[in-house]
Formats: sequence, structure tokens, C-alpha cells
Amino acid sequence: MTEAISGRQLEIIEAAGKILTASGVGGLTIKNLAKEMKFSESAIYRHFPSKEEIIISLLEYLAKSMDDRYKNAISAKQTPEEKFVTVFQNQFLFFKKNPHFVVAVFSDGLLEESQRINETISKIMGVKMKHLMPIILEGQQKKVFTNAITSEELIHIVMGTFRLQMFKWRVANFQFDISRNGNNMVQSLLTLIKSK
Amino acid sequence: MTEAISGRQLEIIEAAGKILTASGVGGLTIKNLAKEMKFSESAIYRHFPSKEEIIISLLEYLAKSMDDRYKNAISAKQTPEEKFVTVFQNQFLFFKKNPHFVVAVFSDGLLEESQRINETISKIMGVKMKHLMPIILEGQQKKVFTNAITSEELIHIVMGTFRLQMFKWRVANFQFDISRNGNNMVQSLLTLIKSK
DNA sequence: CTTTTGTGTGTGAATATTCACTAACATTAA
DNA sequence: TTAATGTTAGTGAATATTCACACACAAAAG
Repeated sequence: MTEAISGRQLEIIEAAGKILTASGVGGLTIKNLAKEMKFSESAIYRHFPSKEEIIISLLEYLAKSMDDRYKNAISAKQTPEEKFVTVFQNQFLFFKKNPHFVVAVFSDGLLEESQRINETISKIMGVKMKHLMPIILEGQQKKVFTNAITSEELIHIVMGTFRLQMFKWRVANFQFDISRNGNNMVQSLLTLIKSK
Repeated sequence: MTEAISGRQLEIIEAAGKILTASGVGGLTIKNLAKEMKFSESAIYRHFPSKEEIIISLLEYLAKSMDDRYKNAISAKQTPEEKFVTVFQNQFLFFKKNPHFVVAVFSDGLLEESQRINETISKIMGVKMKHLMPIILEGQQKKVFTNAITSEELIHIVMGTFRLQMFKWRVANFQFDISRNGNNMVQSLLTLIKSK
């Protein structure tokens, strides 16, 4: 399905992410992309057949690296609480290092454009779900997380809180320490969802 | 500051909201707006000096009607829990009636365009905060809401959950009953934040 | 009463700019 | 030599905005 991307392609994807976070969907033009890459507009088309393909590659690259990241972060030996914290810690560190990709979390702006893009966005959401769900379920089974509400509702609350955290970070122009603030938020969330 | 808007202007604002919901930010062009209004593109400029002004008027109209709506919904006699539920119930009913405006609420997509638009979006966020904050505070003081985490964190979690709910509704193309699903979510949230 | 003038609201055509994308040619490296 | 990768200079389509002008209606002036 997803072909391996070349080094140049990755550079372009990174430039695209940078532009997206800095100036939003409206700013992501071939012209700006070329300027960011320091070569001409037409050179872009040597590496991608279309703009749509660039966006999709960006999202797919993101989905994949998030998936990898999740897999490596969590160890089976950890308690649900530890896993919960680790997952988010990992996430915050990733975005701290690659703030251009915050766009992934709330890629609502891209929503619309094309059917294929929408599907790829859903895929990213799905990746996060896939890794969060078993942790929540295990936590509830072991009665360390509350069973007062369903797993779906718990996940919804957790994901919503996370998304808003990232949103605030972006609006604040990345001016505060996301891994510090983020981990505080995770602790509060944990306090709230632990069964008493 | 905000001048009163004429009947025609309101019609245009509503048409803009309709387009935003149906085709997203990218679809909101003067051409489409004129088509929706069933007159020429240039006629739009009889009523608004620029497209930016249309978007800002839309957002400001939204902020105002949300503020009014909040004020009328909550009565001093209610318990914090009741107020909490009422606020959201009210919100869901509003959007059920005017789904075109959902785009504005989590208008991360609009975010970019212009400084003035960004400020107006923040204003909308602020309105919600303004009404939610005293409810949370009162609830914590009366010890009906948990004091295990701070008010700011509580509000963050609540707002994040709400925003995600609206996001899901939009992605689902408004196909489920937001006031039903929404109220379920509010109940879960309440269960979680009540002190035990 | 009729004419004049002003105002609100519409039109179609034209503006400059930006967009994604392409064709022809040049450089570089294996 | 050949393939990959770059540049220059275009394309047509879409964009927001402006233009000169038209029609309906109401107030003011004759």
C-alpha cells in the first residue's frame, strides 16, 4: 500500500508540517512549500504527483510513526496506571521535538478537502484509540480505573482532554513546556478516573 | 463596538454558516455565498465591506447569542449539578437547531486567516469559560464536585470533552442525536467529577 | 400633482492576484 | 550516455474585490 518514502520526500513532508502548524491549511501552498525547501515550485512535482499526495503522505507518515512510538513505549510489565502515563509522556515528548506535527492531533482544518484525506485522518484517530483502549479496559478490569462510566466514555474524556491540551499549546505558540503541563494534566486525569 | 446587523446581513450570516457546515472553510467563497443568497456576487458587498467582515460578524453573532442563551438558561435557585447539566443541555439544543454553527465552535479550521478572526474565536471560547467557571467553583465550594484536582483542570477536562463531542458529531455529518448523546456524556462527566 | 433628487439594492463585466500544475530545457552524478 | 533532479516560464481556473450602471421607491421642490 504505502510505498517507502525517499529522503527528499521526507524533507518535503516535514516542511509541509512546519507550514501547516505555522500558517494553517491556507498557508500550505506549493509556492510556500518550495520556498521552505529553497527550490522552485516545479521541483516539488519531481517528488510528488500532486498536493493531495503530499498531505496524505504527511498524515500516513504520522500515523505510522505514532503507531511505532506507541508500540515501543509500553511494556507488558507495567501497571495500567504506568502505561497510561507512559503513553502520554511519550506523546508529549514527540510533539515537543516535532511541534510541526501538532497538526495531526487536531487536523480538523484539513477535514473536507478530499475523501482520501478524511479517511487518512480517521486512521490517525484510530491509531490512538487502538493503543489507549486496551489500557483503559485492563485498568477497569483490575478495578484500578473507575467502572462508574463505560470505557467508551472514559476514552472520550481522556482524548478530549488531550486534544484540548494540544490545542492550547498551539494557540500559545508553543510557548509553554508541553511535557510539564501535559504531564500535570495526565496526573489530574488519573486522579479523576481512578476508582476510590 | 459591534453595530447592530440588518436583516439582510443576518440572512447572509446564516447563509455563510450553512455553507461552512456543508462544504467547510474552503467552500465559503463569495461566489457560493451569492449563489446561496440567489443574487450576484457584487451584491454581497452592498452589505459587507469584505469577506473577513462577514466571518467576524458570523462569529460575533454567535458569541452574543451564546452569551444570551447562557444567561437565560441558568437560574440562581439551581444546584451546581443542575446548572452544569442545564448549561450543556442548552448548548446541545442550540446546535441541534443551528448545526451550521458547529464549525465555528471548534473552528480550528478557521484559525489562521487573520488576527481579528483569531481574536473573535478566542472570544467565543471566553464566553463559555465565563459561564462555566462560577458553576464549577460553586460546586467545589459546596463540596459536591471533587476538590482532588484544581478548578482549572476540571474546566479543562470538561471543555475538552465537550469539544470532542461536537467534533465527532460534525465528522459523523450530524447523523446522530446530539442532545441525546451529549446529555449522556454530560451525565458521565458529572459522575466522574462528583466528589465521593 | 408632478418633477427632481437622493438612497438602497441589485447587475454584469473587468480587475489583479493566487492557485495547482505542466512543458521545455539545464545540470549533475552514476 | 542516461537517469535523476533541478530551473524558467508559462497555463487556465478560481479567488476577492471594484467598476459603471440600472431599477424601485421615497422625500423634497417646483
